[in-house]
Amino acid sequence: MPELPDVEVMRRYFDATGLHQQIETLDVHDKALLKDVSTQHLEKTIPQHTFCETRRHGKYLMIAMDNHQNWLSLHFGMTGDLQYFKHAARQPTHVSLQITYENGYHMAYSCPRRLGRIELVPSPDKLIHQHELGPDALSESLDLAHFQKLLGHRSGTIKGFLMDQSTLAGLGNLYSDEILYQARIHPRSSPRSLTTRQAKRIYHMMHKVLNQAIDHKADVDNLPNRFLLKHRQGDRLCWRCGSSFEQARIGGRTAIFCPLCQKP
DNA sequence: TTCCATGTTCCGCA
DNA sequence: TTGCGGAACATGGA
Repeated sequence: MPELPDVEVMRRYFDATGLHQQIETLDVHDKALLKDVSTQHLEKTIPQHTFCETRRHGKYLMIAMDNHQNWLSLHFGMTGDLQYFKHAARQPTHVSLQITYENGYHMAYSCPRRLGRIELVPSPDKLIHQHELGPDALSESLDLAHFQKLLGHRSGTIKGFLMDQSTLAGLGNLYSDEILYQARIHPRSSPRSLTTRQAKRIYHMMHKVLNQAIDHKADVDNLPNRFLLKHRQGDRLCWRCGSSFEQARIGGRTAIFCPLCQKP
């Protein structure tokens, strides 16, 4: 489930496994995922170098080449994943891109539903600009005043606001529901009609939820029981009041919320 | 078998 | 003209 916390966990995984080693080969297994870059160009540009740094903006993971001239950008769609392994038995299925290091290990990017994207960009700023991404949901530049200003300019629903990557980057269907559940705000609420108190609660819960999810490796099974994510499947009961969650189509996605705890 | 799904992008409408 | 909502996209799993 690659939203901000999942991608941040993958970024740290890449930092711990894939940096500072000579790259021997790069193989593109599914060129349909390449955006504005050819297989030949990737195969020419990346081998015989090392990766030296990673960065994340929203749901994008960017990996710098040692010369800092090129950044490999990975987007994980709905089902993308990374796996660092040595023996073929541990190779995932549906590998779209595989890097082989001189130490005999491989880094596989897999994407079963093929909605991910692979790009090569000159800088993170260029990628952010190309995709018209707003500030990362956890960036320090997005302070409360800035967040409130964004809310004030927006009609539609608060859930749609949170999921719009050009407004702020990183939240998708699951974590927008989670933040609104923790902040006790109805997903259909109008962003510009929120009280200052409500806006502060959403801003605060956005940080708390995302940071806690990252601390728990974005693994649903390990999250605290008060998370909506733990009850989305299964009992579908509100951890606070015990009532059944409601389901509605909001912003083109399935929203889950507590009709009693979450007020417009 | 049919429907639904965490992603983005594109199109139509107000 | 702009912003918002819904459909389309590809594929696997319930």
